[in-house]
Amino acid sequence: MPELPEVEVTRLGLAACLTGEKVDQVTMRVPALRYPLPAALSDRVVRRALRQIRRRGKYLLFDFGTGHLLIHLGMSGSLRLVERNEPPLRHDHFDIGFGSKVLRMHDPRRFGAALWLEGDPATHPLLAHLGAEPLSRQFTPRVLGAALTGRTMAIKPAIMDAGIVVGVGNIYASESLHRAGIDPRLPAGQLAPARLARLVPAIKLTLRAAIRAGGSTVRDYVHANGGSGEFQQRHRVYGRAGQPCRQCGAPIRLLRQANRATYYCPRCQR
DNA sequence: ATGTGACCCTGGATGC
DNA sequence: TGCATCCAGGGTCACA
Repeated sequence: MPELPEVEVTRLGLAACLTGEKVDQVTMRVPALRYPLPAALSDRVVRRALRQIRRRGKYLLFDFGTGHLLIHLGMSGSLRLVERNEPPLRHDHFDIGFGSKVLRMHDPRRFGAALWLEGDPATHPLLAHLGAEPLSRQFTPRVLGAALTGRTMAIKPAIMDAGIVVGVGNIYASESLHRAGIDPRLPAGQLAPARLARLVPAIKLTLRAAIRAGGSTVRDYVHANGGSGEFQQRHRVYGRAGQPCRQCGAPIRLLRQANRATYYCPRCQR
């Protein structure tokens, strides 16, 4: 469900309300999501203040000074701030109480995760292998080109590979390639420098525009305050099979790559 | 090493 | 109405 923009919008919403606030309660309603939930989390965070919330790819890192709570939203996860007396719904799996406010994890499909990390989070196995942060200055055409060298897989699944660049999921991969005018089926290792020089800014612009619009709500995603994203209304290709390209009017096509839906314009993307 | 498909799980949409 | 099938913002694993 959530890609980098949705995770970032969640981070911003939570950070504005929770930074510096002290935890007073932890409630677990299930033993595990993708991984077992940290049973001792209460002992680790109660009476501790949340210092900051960071993001690496699609992972959120809640810094409590003595360690980090890592949360991944999987396909259908969301984090909301609710009032303490609000009763939990089905699939509300755990709460972290901050006085009158409660941070509540909701995830119908349970592909999400929450782990307690001690030490440097960057060295954790889930984070250690991750590729470039797309919104950082370090993510350049040269860096992307180096990561794609020798790869025969198509460019669309390649930019969804978190070992190459993080945070670009199924929606924003299609959207970025349309913005760059690149055929999603092209072999990743054969993109000429001029194409890489279009693709990198296209990824950055797509992700930034999505963050400004509050992310994409296709199905489950909601903001920390419960609101929906708006970016889905501006999708160029994702979910628009058969509809006219906003640039040239040709019907948007749908194909499958690595078992995921890819949308593209056969005229604008070569 | 690299790339693809099955799988984890629930729920909504679609078709018979 | 009921049931079967397919699909979904992700990531990991087994296997060619």
